[in-house]
Amino acid sequence: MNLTIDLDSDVPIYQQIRDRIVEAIARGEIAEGDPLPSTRRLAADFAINFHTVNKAYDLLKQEGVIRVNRKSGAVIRRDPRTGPPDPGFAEGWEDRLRVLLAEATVHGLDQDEVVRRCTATLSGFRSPAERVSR
Amino acid sequence: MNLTIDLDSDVPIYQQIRDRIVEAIARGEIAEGDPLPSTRRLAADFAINFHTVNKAYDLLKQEGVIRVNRKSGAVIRRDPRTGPPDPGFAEGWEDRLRVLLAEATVHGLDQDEVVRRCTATLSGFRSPAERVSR
Amino acid sequence: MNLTIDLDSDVPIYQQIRDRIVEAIARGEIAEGDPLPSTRRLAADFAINFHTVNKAYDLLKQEGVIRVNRKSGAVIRRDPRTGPPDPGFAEGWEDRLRVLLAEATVHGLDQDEVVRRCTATLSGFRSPAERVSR
Amino acid sequence: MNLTIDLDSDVPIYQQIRDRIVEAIARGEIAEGDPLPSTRRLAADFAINFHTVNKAYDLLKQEGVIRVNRKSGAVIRRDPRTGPPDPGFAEGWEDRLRVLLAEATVHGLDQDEVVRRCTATLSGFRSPAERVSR
DNA sequence: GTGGTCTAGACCACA
DNA sequence: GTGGTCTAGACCACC
Repeated sequence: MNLTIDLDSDVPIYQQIRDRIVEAIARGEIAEGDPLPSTRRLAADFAINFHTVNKAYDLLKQEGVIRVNRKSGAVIRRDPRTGPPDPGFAEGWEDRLRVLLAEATVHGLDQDEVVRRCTATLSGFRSPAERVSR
Repeated sequence: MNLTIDLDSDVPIYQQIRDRIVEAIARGEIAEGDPLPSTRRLAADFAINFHTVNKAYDLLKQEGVIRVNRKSGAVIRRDPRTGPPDPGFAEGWEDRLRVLLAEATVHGLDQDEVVRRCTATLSGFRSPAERVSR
Repeated sequence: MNLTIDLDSDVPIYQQIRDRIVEAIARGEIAEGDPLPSTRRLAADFAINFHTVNKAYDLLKQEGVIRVNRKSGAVIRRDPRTGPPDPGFAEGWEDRLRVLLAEATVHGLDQDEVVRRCTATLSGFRSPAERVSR
Repeated sequence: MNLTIDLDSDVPIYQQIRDRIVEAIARGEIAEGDPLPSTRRLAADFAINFHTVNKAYDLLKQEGVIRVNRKSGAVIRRDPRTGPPDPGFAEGWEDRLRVLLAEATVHGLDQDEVVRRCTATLSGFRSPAERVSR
């Protein structure tokens, strides 16, 4: 797993860590049960405060993406096979999607182009079904 | 134009205002040249401070979405028909799209379902081509 | 004399009128004694309030560029031949020049390029000496 | 870095702050990566409100001159060496240059004198090339 | 009437 | 410690 963050971005660092991990899971680079680096280790790699990493892990835990074990550290928890999509997840997600697509429209991106980019991005991810068959 | 904002959201109010306006433009409810409510008026409607609306309009102005005329207030500026998509717009946008789609994947949304929601949302918008033919 | 103003610019209209007139004088299109259009006429041409034109003329009068005659309206007053540069003009002007050149430098314009653009712009103007010989 | 502002000027304070910082960068007094004083600190130094400094920094950020880091505050971002001049920068800049030079002409400044002052001012700045060789 | 500027003070998020 | 957000109220510039 190779995470890169931008200390100068206006996206909070803890958010970037969380985003990168979510992306890595989506790409199938880490899967259920796989361990995440320890907070101190990750903090040292990025030369940031380990509290920041902690906050990212907290966020992931709260989102149900990882579970934190006292001895084995953080491991990926959710496997999409285990059931239907999270209830309550869709609302906020759709809101953000709507804003994002509206922006693209307003800035002149053609609808076909938008859909193309969506599918292109998704093709880099593993859908739940694919993961089962792997 | 009927904007609704949520004062209790963790999304900054000025950002919500900006998002709602971008969506309204994408839906074609307001078009090039249409005036936006005055900052003080909108602030009164939402029962918020006019500086907050000011910040939202500033953001939109900076994004090239509106222009502010001393006498007639803010009016919609950009019409996606008038040219190619904004150069430099796609970068940050794709990053956000990737994160959003990764989240959906991790939370178990099927890829087809994701694409379906994207197209459904887009169908509520007016693509540049449609606007020409209207 | 063909003035064009942009009602949507963030530069105040009265300032634009003043700027365009100053430029026209610099280019030699209007010279000492030449009359300016009446405020009401100019206001009608631009479809703006005549008070705005009034303000522009006031500014020009205050700067010593025109004189206003009750019956013949506004006429160009200053002829650079009549003497040395205005005392007191240079200070504010140099300040603005310094800021403008600093901006160019910071945004990566080469010094030679900057000088080239200055001379190119000046070549479109008539220096005082040239005006004498015309 | 020694900034001076004039509270009685008709130039907005936030604009003056922005101008002084741009000049300081042009002179090479502050360079890429150098930190700017914190908004509240600078505000205290000038005995003004920190929001005013905030606005100046916002403007600089928007112009791409600085970047704002959550922890270390604002630092100079752009180094003109790193690439060609900003595309799209020249337009508004040339307009302002034209007005400024027209004023000089109208007020009787000789063209040679104008060029002399431009080059004199520029000689106080570090051109991109000079910075490389330093 | 409109937006723009500045002040003042509060609270929160980030690191 | 830093910047970001929101509120509140004043005054000014423009049209």
